Amino acid sequence: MKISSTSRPQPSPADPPPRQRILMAARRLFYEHGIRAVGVDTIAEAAATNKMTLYRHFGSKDELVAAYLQDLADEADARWQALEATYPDDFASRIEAWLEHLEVIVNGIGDRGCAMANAAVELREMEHPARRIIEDYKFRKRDRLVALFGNAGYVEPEMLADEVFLLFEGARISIQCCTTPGTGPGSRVVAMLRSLLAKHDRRPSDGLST
Amino acid sequence: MKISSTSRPQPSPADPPPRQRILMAARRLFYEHGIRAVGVDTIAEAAATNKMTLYRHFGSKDELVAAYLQDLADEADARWQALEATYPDDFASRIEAWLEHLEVIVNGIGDRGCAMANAAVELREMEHPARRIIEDYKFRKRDRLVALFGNAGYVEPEMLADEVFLLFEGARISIQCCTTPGTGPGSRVVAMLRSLLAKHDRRPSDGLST
DNA sequence: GAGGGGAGTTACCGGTAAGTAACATACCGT
DNA sequence: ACGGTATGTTACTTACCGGTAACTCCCCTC
Repeated sequence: MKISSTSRPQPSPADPPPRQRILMAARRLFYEHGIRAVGVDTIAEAAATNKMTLYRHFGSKDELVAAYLQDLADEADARWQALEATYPDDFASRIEAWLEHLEVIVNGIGDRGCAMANAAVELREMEHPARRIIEDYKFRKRDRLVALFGNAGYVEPEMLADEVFLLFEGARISIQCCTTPGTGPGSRVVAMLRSLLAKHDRRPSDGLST
Repeated sequence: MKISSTSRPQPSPADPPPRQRILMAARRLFYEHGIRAVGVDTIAEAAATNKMTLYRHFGSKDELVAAYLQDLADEADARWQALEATYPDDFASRIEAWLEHLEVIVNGIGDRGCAMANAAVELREMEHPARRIIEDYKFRKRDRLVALFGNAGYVEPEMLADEVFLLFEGARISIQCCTTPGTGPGSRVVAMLRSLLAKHDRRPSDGLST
């Protein structure tokens, strides 16, 4: 695929340094068009730099891909920690805030699914440096859900977390298959999650939160 | 990626005709390594034929991809119809047989997820001939589930079908992210589906089936 | 102002991709 | 035997891709 290059953007001194520009461009292009569909030259051009600089910062395209995914994972981890800091003891509100975050993701037009999952589909070689990052991130995500639901007083938190995890993963992949917005089964996933949580059993002795 | 070509297989007169051999090779290679990772030459060689014959049967690689996916969709439709024919009125048994089929898919070692969903991730151009096939298939699949659950007496069959649909889609994509077999949340999806169906409300007036 | 490092520029390499042209061969019904 | 059709073979074009070399420029620091 040819990604249209309107006019070469000029880097100004106020701009972030090249490494950051490259990562920003890679994030946008990899996510939008797919990893295999975007060449390093396209990324360098979009980052207002050139291939040599790219290769001086990242030894190979594969390492750039790994850095791109690690960046996303770090940001997601930071978001989760911010959520924990905002509601340190109120687990119900933390869940609610998380659900609202999911709603934004799913309802966003032009959502292209989970970048991690997409990368796992595109990069099937087991030796690829990205695979470790993807796997670690998904397990971390699942463990966080288990802990959150456990703290929130749900019984069988592992079971519940897996169900929530799979529903959301399914929604994000499904949106890419049923592209007409709002029509696919994925668009109602947050409502489904709410009703699932409402129906799930909780420890009764728990004090009312907040 | 270089797909190892051990030794050029010779087509024998008893072999299926080239078009079918090409489709079989494409299915195996596309599914195993990904669509973008496999070139037409590799497919032709694996099919014990050559690129020219491939291009005489399929006008382009994109059309070959579309034919590959249409083939899969047709077979899945046929499998579903066979299920309907086997249990024409016993919807509970039909569900049970379907669940057992899912179990085989998910527990199969080296499962690479849903070929349709993977293709949707790899082929993001909206004009690609494969997109219509993918979208049609997924909607058909969802509608079949709605009808089946409705016939089986479940209340809110749309809601239930969407939940089942998303759980399974999530499981198949999740298996690709959590490659260590049996560890990820996807490996227990069929048990989750069973408990989901058991918990879901059903029309009480329905006669006991079989 | 000399030096050095990070960044930009240009040109290039080898490999592989999709797709095509021209030709040769095998099969098959008549 | 004939002619058409499907197939096989080789070679080619065009384009892109990941990656590298050699060189220049600019800015910061000592």
